[in-house]
Amino acid sequence: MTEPIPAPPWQTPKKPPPRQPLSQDLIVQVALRILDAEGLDALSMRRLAQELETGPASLYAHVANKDELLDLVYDTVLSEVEIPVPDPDRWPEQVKEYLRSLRTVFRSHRDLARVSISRIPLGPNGVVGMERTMALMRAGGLPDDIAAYAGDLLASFVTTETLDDAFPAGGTDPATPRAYAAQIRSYLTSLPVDRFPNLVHMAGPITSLDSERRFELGMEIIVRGLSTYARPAGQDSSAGSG
Amino acid sequence: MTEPIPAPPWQTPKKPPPRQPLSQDLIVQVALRILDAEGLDALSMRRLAQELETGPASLYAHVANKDELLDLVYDTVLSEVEIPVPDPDRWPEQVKEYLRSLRTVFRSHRDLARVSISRIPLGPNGVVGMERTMALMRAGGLPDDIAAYAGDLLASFVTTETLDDAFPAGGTDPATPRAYAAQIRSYLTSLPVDRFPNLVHMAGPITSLDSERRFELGMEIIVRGLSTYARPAGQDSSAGSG
DNA sequence: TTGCTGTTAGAACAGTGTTCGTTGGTAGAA
DNA sequence: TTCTACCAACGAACACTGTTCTAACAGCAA
Repeated sequence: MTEPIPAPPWQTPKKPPPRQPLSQDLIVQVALRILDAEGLDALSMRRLAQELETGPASLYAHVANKDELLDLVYDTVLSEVEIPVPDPDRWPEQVKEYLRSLRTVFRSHRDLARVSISRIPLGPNGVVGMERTMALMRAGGLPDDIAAYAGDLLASFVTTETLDDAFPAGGTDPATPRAYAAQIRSYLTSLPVDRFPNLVHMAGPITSLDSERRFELGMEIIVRGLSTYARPAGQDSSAGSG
Repeated sequence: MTEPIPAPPWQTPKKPPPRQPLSQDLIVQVALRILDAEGLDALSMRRLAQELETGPASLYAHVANKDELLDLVYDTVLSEVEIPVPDPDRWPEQVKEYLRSLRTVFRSHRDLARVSISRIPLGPNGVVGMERTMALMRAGGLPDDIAAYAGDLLASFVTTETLDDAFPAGGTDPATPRAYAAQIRSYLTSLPVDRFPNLVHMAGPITSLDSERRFELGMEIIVRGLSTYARPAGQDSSAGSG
């Protein structure tokens, strides 16, 4: 192997980029990697460009702006959500399976909940997810307007419930949130009992629920509420379910 | 009235600030005014300092950082929320009254929902609000752990439901969100029916609910779900309710 | 008067998203 | 083959952001 001859100095040393050429897919993929590893605050256009061995301006040829980039990242991740094919006999369980899958995905990508806020998933994966979600909602015998809103309500629920679970992927030590809970608990119990009887009394229940039990409880509450709107099984108002 | 004599130029024209002296209260008050008028994105430390006729560095003598400032703004606004004194006979109605008040406050201060995200209201007004909320929850006969979580769940619900109602205070024209809804609706109906039967069928219901009806519906769903946990009235587990 | 403490503020730091203007390579037309 | 569009690439810069450093200053206790 002979060393490549150094370019003569009077000839501008134009280095043809030997790296993988830029593309929207590649940009989105690397952005997601940064998000997972270091969180949303670390995901700047400069940081992303650096990871791709280019300048920030180059990204704008493939992505309109950062907001669109986050749209794309969000949609990409939505492909990981598993939504059961409806089986009316198992409706409440299936809704919960869907929500648990959504939660798992949201928790396995750092800050994804923050990214998802006020973003309507209309990308290719998002639309497929919506279709399946609507199928599932309708399988429960919910009237159309209730079913439509239920999809939003449930997704919002998962978002807010995972917002503060800032764990990076994998089981991190549960010490930090627990210490924070203990701090709040001691604050609540330190309040004057005469003015805050309920807070003092409830300091325990307020701070003792961990993320997973909160989630399971919230799910159960909403599903029970939705069930009260279900018509008796049988009369379906057309439109297939797959 | 004699004009004040201009300071001689060889004497450094030190202008003693004739304006209202800085204080945390004043800073928070002006910050809230900017938030209401121009939204969260317009609320920068420089903008705030300018409004107070000073430099951004001066603010940091009264406020640790922007995050603490937003904590203070949030707590200030929470004083406007009206929480009914519990009357067990009217429990579901009272919960709704509380939530409607919360919604009104969130909507009457631009971007307040965004500010409130992942902020636990532990300021003076926030704690009083929590106390009253807990009193209300317990009056419904909910077990302690359910009552504790219900407070969070309901507040989160109002937050997410008001996140996109970016109306400035007062009844603004409802044209913008309605146009956006129409846009989404036409997109959904344009999808291929064979692959998206449910989305096409549901395009109407999905896009026809306005903010208020969504809110009323969501409230009803959650309250119904919570009611299923209520113990039969009578056995209270101590601790006063005011 | 002398310190001292805490407020005021200009300047600056390190970062942000985005745009401008210029390159350079290449695909298509002549 | 030659010329010409076109467009990705990208250094530099713009207008910001939150925050800190530093020095000067005011009010007040000793």
